[in-house]
Amino acid sequence: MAAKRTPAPLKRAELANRSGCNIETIRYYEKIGMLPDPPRTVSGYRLYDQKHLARLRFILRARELGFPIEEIRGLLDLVDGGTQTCAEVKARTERHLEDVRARIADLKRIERVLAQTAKQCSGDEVPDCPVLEALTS
Amino acid sequence: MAAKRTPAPLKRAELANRSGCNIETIRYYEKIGMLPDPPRTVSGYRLYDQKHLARLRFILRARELGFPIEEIRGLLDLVDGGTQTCAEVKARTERHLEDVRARIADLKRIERVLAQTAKQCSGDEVPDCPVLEALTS
DNA sequence: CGTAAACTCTGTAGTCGCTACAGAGTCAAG
DNA sequence: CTTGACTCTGTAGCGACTACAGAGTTTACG
Repeated sequence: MAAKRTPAPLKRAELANRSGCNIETIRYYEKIGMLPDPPRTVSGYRLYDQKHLARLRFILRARELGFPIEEIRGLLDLVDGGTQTCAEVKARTERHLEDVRARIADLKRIERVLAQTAKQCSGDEVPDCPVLEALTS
Repeated sequence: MAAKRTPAPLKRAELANRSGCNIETIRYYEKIGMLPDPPRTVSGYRLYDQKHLARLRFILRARELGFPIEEIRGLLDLVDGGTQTCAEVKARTERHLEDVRARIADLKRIERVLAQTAKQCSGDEVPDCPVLEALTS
C-alpha cells in the first residue's frame, strides 16, 4: 500500500492555529492574492495544505520584520518565478532597512522633544504648562 | 477712529498657507470636530480668523509630536474648559512618551534582525539567500 | 463688460493592513 | 435529532488623511 503522502488538509481554524495568524487575516490574504485560492469541499469549505502553511508563515515573518505587503508580494513573486538572487533580495532588504531607520530617527526626534519638554513641567496643579506652551507658541 | 481689530478673515487656501496644513486636511479636522465650524460668506465660503489659525497650529504641532487625534482632542478640551493643570498635561505627555518609546524598541528589534540577516548575504547572483531562509525556516 | 482661470463648495472613495461583524449554511458529537 | 461549533459571504470599521468629480463663485485681465 502507498505511504500517506498528503497529511490531511487543514481547515481555516487549523491553519490559523498552526500559523498563529488571525483567522480573518487569512481570508484577507487570499482576497488580495497573497495566498492562492485553496481547493474546496463540495460544500465550499477551504482545504489548505502544507504549502499554504509555509507561504503563510513566510508572509507572517516578513510582516513581523515590517515589510509592507506589496514588498512581500514582490519577494514571493521572485521566489515563485525562481528568479531570485541573493543580490536582489539583499538590495530589497536594505532598502527596507533604510526605511526602518528613517522611522526610528523620526521617533527619536519626537522622543527627545517630548522628554525635554515634559522635564520642564512642574507637575503641579497649576494651569501653566511648558508642554502646552510648546504646542501653542 | 477705531483701530483695526479684526485682521481680515482667511479663506481656505490662506489658512492652509499660513499653517502649512494641507487644504483638505483642514476640512477633515472640521468634519471630525477638531476645528470649530467657521462662519461663512453668503455664498458659503468659510471665513477663518486668528483663533482658527492658532488652534490649527496647535493641532499640527501635536501631530508632529505623534499625539493621536483623540489625545489632541482631549488636550484641547482641557484648555477650552480652563481645567488644564501642568500635572495632568505632563501625565498625558508621559503616557504618550511611553508609547513612542515602545514603538522605537519595536523598530530597533526589526532593524537588528534585518541588519544581521542582510550582513550574511553574499550579495551574489545566486538563488540561495540568508534573508529568504530566515523567512522560510 | 465678458470671459477664463483660479478659487471654493459638497460628497464620496481610496489608502494600508487588518479586524469584526451579520446572517446563512454545514458538520460532528451526544 | 438537536445543539453547538465551525464555515461561508459580503460589508463596514479603524486612523489620519488624501484625492477626486462636478458644481458654483470670485477675481483678474483685456
